[in-house]
Order: sequence, then C-alpha cells, then structure tokens
Amino acid sequence: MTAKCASIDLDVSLIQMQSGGTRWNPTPEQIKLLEALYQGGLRTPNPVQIERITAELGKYGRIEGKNVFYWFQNHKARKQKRSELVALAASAAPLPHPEIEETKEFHGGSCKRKCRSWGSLELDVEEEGPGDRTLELFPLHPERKQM
Amino acid sequence: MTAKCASIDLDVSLIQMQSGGTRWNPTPEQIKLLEALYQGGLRTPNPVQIERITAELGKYGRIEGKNVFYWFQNHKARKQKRSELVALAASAAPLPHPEIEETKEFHGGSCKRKCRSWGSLELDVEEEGPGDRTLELFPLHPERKQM
DNA sequence: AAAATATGAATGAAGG
DNA sequence: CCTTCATTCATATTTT
Repeated sequence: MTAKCASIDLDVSLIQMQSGGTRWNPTPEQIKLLEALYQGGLRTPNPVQIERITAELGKYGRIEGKNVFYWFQNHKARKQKRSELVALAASAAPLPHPEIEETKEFHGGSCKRKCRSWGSLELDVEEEGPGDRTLELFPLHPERKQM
Repeated sequence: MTAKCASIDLDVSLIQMQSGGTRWNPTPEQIKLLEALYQGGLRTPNPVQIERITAELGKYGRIEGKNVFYWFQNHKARKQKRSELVALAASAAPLPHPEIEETKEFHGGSCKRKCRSWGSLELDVEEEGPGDRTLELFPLHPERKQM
C-alpha cells in the first residue's frame, strides 16, 4: 500500500483563500462559464454584471468581484497580444526556412487567416459562430458604466 | 467540522498538457544571444523586437515569439530575485549599522505592490434599476447546487 | 534512479 | 486599456 493518504484532506479551495495570501484559482466550471461569457461577446462587464457573474461562479468556489474583473481584463488583453504578435511574425517573416510542416490549406483563396494564439500549431480557440448557441447572456440594456 | 468536500484528485496532469511536444529548449547559441541582448539593456522587448529576435534565433533552432517573450520575463524576474537574495545575505553578516537606506531603488525596485481599492468598494449592487428585474444571466445551468 | 534545482510556460493581480 | 509584476505549474537538467 502506498502510504500516501495522509488523511489531511486539505480544502485548499477555502483555507488558503481565508488566509488572504493565495490568489484565486478558478475551477474548471468557473473557467467554462467565463469563457462562455467571453465568447458571447462580453469584454468588460459592468459592476452589475460582475456582481452577477460573481454570484453565479461563487457556487463552484470562492470568488470575488475583482477576480471576475481581472479575468476579463487579462483574457482580452492577452488575446490581443497574441494576435498582434502572430500577425507581426507572419507579415515580417513569411518563410525564412524551407522546413515547412504546416500545410496551410486555404479554402476559397483567403490567405488572410486569423490564426491567433502563440503557437503555429495547435491551441485553437473557440470561435463563436453565428447562431452557434442561444446564449442570451446579455439581456441588459446598453449602459456605459465602465470603470 | 469536517464538512469538507476534499477530492483534490487533480487530473491537472493533462489539463494543460501541450499536445504537440516538448517545450522550447534554447540552444547554447540562442542563450548566448539572448543574454547578450539582456546585458545590452533589453528587458522587455516590444512585439517588433520580439519578432526580430525570434527571426534571428530561428536560425539556430525552432523558436517562437512567445519563447522570447517568456525568456525575458523570466530572466529579468529571476535575476532580480537572485540579486535580492544576495543583498539580503550581504546585509545580514557584515553590517554594524542598522541604518537602512530609505528606498534605495537602483533600477526597478521589486517591492510589493500596494493594493489599490478592491477591498470594499463597488460590486455591492443590490438594485437592478427601475423596473428591470426579469433576467437570468445564466441559462446554462438547469439545476442549482445550492442547498 | 531519485531528489534537488533551473527554467519555460501560464496566468492572476495591480500599476500607470 | 495597456503594461508589468508576482506567483505558480510543468518539465528539462543537474546533482547525489
């Protein structure tokens, strides 16, 4: 028997948070919801939105409003940066090396791919399609209450 | 009070596994060049710089923009950390005078950042607005776990 | 080979 | 909003 179970089932999710020293660690469920919201078009939620999202995500783990706020900020900023960098690299260095292993097949003749993300290979992001899902996540009237 | 759900069985081993191969392993030539740039004063290259460096380093091995980006970030942070450790050790032994120089920032100062104002500010929304009270923000959850 | 260490990668948090 | 700091995780490398 592997003496591994130390009977100290740490409820890390809560204990460390109470100490106030550990940063928020989103659970898979929380991430899924956040990404769904982002995909739905939400970029900078208002305080009201933040409060609601926080309340919903709070069911899956400890979370605060600022976590939601920061998550959207970071998510947006980093997607921007990745796109920026990839686009720059693509325009600057088309094909410096003969060892190509990408086999980019373009259908229709649109060379302008919008491959974001760092890598040149995998790491595909969810692309919101038109009418992909009936996600009515924004029943709020358009108000300008940005921080 | 043993009301802990525990279950820390982390299958994280696969969650963030980059299916595609190993992480970037810089060649000696690449490291030499990167360190030369760092010594030259470069700390946080812009996307343009990153692209150039990537293009140059690409001659010596497979590399991407994010590798350069991360390298500088890590290198800088860890150099600072080491410097702090050394300074700490130095100030521990041969220092007859307890006088501490006031905020002697050489070129960066890695002091802990102060908290801004998330402690108890907004996010305290109890009202939905005038007559606006019919909306479910999360149609994704058919069931509630709050019981 | 196992443990310790070094470092690439990722992201939460905060400053400006 | 954009940039940067700081912490953490995962893995390659070195040490014992």
